[in-house]
Amino acid sequence: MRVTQASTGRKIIAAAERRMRECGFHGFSFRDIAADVGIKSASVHHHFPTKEDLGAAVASAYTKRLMDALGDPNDPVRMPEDLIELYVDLYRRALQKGKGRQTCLGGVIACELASLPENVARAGVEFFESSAGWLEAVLRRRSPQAEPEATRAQALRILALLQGATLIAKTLDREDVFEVVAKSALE
Amino acid sequence: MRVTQASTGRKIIAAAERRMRECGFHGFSFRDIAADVGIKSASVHHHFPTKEDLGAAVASAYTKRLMDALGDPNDPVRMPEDLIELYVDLYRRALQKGKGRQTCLGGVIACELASLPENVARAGVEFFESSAGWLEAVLRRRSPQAEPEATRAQALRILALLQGATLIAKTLDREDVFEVVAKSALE
DNA sequence: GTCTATAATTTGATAGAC
DNA sequence: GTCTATCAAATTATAGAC
Repeated sequence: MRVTQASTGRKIIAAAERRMRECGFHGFSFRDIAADVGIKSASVHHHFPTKEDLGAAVASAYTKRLMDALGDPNDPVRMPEDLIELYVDLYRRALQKGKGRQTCLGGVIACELASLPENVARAGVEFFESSAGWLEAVLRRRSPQAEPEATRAQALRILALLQGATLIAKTLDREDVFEVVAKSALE
Repeated sequence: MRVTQASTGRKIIAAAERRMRECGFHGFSFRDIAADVGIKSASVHHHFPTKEDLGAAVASAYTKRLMDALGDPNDPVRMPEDLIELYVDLYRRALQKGKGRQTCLGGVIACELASLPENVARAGVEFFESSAGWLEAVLRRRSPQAEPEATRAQALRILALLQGATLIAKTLDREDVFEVVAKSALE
């Protein structure tokens, strides 16, 4: 069994991600994070001087974790159909792991966009671009002869569907809403 | 030409809705709203004693405005297909009117849910339930013989699609993303 | 790297005059 | 109904001891 190092910096990022996905960027404070981790707020500032630094670190770690979990969209060993299922499954597991209380970080950034520090907003753009790009590559493999615009549209459709499904499932506290909607992403 | 009364209360709600849909519930202050309307923050409190009152008023006015614009889903004069187009068009116009900077209020409430006052969170639940219920009624007319679960699923699918499309279009500052995704809502 | 202490600002909210 | 003035609390952030 592999033990992953949980340094204080990582614990802070994990706590901030959870808070951000439950409450939004303006919905938590350095003191909240400090209490979650079991330290004082001044110590949080030692690791991430400003809230912008913390938010940007959370968002880029989030994107990296997702992209690492997805892997190479052109990996010949994996079928495009399986990769799309993998994509849907990552959203499903994120919802379950957060007990239906967390939305995708991309959605959070979208909703607060105009009030976010520059680097956090930019990380949101990168998240959506990475996600859409990965899906596009997978769909291109599945239908190589399709029009590029149609492939792009299909990628955005899947992304939008999962984003929306997560929002609704969270608000109505009905994880089955996610399942019902996600099924149509595979069509 | 009909002149709509723009009382101070209404102006406050309009300003707060805009701020909330651009920045989130925690992304604006009473002073921001006061400046938008051209009064002082104490005067805003006169109309809406607490921020919870203001947020709940914004959300219920928002839901009411949407449902009024949608009208009776069982109106025999209007074809179900046209009603779905009307629904999509309301999202489209909301995005255009806000110059691509505003998301649906339902999505905002979803993202900040755990940090919102009770009445604001509840208004978000009501928004999604009203929306899904209206769509369900329209789709039932279009396919009366369909399984109720399938009709419900289709309604949630359209709702999720438009929610997600709005988030992505706002973040990437690409209104065409909305068009590309919304097209598949009509299928 | 963590702590105590505190600065500087903002925020939601109230009292009371006009 | 709007204003000035103000409060109490919370927030981000820093200084400096250990």
